Amino acid sequence: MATIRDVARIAEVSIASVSRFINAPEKVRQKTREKIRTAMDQCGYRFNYAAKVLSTRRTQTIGLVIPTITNTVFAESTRGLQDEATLRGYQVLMVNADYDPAAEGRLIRHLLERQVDALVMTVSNPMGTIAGLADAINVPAVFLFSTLPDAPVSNVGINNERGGYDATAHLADLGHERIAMLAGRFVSSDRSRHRYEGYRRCLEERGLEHDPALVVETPFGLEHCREGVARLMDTPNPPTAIFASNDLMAIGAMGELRSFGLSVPQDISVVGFDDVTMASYVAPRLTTIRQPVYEMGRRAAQMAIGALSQNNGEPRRLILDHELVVRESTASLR
Amino acid sequence: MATIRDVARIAEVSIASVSRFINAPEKVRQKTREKIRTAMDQCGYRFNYAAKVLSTRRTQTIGLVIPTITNTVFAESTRGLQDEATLRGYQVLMVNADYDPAAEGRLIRHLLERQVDALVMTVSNPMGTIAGLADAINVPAVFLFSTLPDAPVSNVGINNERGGYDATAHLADLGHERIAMLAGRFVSSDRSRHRYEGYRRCLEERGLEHDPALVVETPFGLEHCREGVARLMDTPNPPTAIFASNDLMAIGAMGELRSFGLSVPQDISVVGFDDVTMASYVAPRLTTIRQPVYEMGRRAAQMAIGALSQNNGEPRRLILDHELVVRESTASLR
DNA sequence: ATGAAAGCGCTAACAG
DNA sequence: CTGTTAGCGCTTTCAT
Repeated sequence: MATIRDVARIAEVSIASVSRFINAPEKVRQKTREKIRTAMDQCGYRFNYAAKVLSTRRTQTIGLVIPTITNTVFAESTRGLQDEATLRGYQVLMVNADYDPAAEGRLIRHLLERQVDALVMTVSNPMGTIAGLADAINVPAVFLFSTLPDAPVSNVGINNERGGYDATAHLADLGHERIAMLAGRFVSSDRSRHRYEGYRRCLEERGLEHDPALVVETPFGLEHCREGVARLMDTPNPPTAIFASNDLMAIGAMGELRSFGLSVPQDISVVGFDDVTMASYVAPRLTTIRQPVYEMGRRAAQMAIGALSQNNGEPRRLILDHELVVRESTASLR
Repeated sequence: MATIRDVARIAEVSIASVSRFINAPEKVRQKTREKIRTAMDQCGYRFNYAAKVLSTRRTQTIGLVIPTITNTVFAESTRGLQDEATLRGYQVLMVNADYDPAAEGRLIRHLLERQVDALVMTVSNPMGTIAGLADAINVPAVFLFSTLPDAPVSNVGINNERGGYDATAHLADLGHERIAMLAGRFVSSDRSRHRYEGYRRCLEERGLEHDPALVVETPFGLEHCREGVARLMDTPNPPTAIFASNDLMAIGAMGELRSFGLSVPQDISVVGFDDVTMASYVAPRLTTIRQPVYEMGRRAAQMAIGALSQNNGEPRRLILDHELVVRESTASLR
């Protein structure tokens, strides 16, 4: 493999000039530029990124940890993050943990070894992660999707508790009293737990009974809804409405409900969370809580990169607005 | 940041021992191991990956280029790739090109600069990419999803032409004669073009008229189906069936069709391609051509890593079986 | 089992 | 505008 040394020798200049040519062509005379360019072509030079990193101790990349690659919310937020990062001259190195706390730790360590300049992550339990991160306190971190009351680390997202409340309230407003929650495992998502807390608060405020049989936790993912829905519906007194932790699960639930011979929303209402693009394409179109995910991704990148320049350690916290989007999957209780 | 030098000094051993401890602990005496371990904790040592790469000229990572992060087929194939890579001690560095040929070039170059050991990619035009890759011929490359008759580069996928044929034939078998194709832009996907070719061949073999008005190309992505479907349906003699390039577009089309007041499959049949998980959850459940995507990802990783060890330059080609999955979105022509 | 020493390919003063 | 030089943190012979 050719190095700048080879190029320099062929072009009959110094390696410093070659380096300048690569990083700031304007700093080298036109004539020299051409000599270098031809030399590069001649020996098939390829830049070695690792050498640069080693030398500068900067990677210009931000590490991103997401819980899964199969839920498109994370695709959307990643786009926002990526767009903003690109704009500012950063790359993003993405890894997914499959909702596995152990994997999260490994991956974060790995990203750190790769010298990412900053970390953006959506993890099972941010507070726990923070502890494990203590020694890496010198790389700016921001939690995405989770908003934490008083975490010592920056975070951006919506108020999930309120989101859960609003979803449930919508159902209650429609006259539903037996409202179930199909929840993604709390241990693998604090967002899910916060949404559940909002659900609980709403039931209480409305004076609705909280039947534990109406709350089922399942792993995240479309394919895990079957059993959850079955457990909910195979009871003497099934719910008339289901609030799902996210749109993926809501869509999964609607699919299962049909297998049970139930129509949404005639027989049972369903509300999701996220408002992924797919939500407005499925039949019936899904009522859901919209998170401004693209924007969230952008903001996360801004915060991460921002923290890099102004090195005051002040964690920032950004709570964006969510919004109930009423579509066709919810209806008044007959 | 602490380095192995710091660790060595504190532990009172040589840096070589520290390095050995990191890479092959069994090569260092128990006693020394412990000294090193405590020294590491004491100074908060963190491994520097870039230095290793620079020194070994190996990253143990395979670069992956995908066209988009929002279509879950690529999420599934990536999982397969990742699982296999992990198994063999490799990481994967994923980038997405948003179906933009220019971005593909940039990203591939970027991956190469990052010294990936091998490349797995799904690009707009593999043959074109190969040309641009000529100088990087020393890193093994494999194309994923595209299967190329006689490319000088390994590839794994299904026979897309036959897939397109089978999808169309299913529709023809149901009595449809005006079969449209909602195709992802050919310039951004050779898979889409190959599927189209299968569609054409089927029409010809069945003696069905090929009406150019029945083929619309749109950008990939759920949100781009509106105009395509409108163009198809706002005609004097609209199709009675639509074959979409992929499930995402098929689902998008079904959504739009409903806006037109049409029922699938009563008024119009729809068949997709890929069999993403979502396909069996939407209503009506989608008839589609299944690709073994997870397996494809695994095989791609195997081929890439395999090529690394046995350095005979022989490109390999692997064509897996696809399968028509008939569900609810297609029906006989009334 | 351990250590000394020579790089890996680039950047960044500094000097000219 | 260009060149010299000393690293960046790790691996890897080659000795011992």
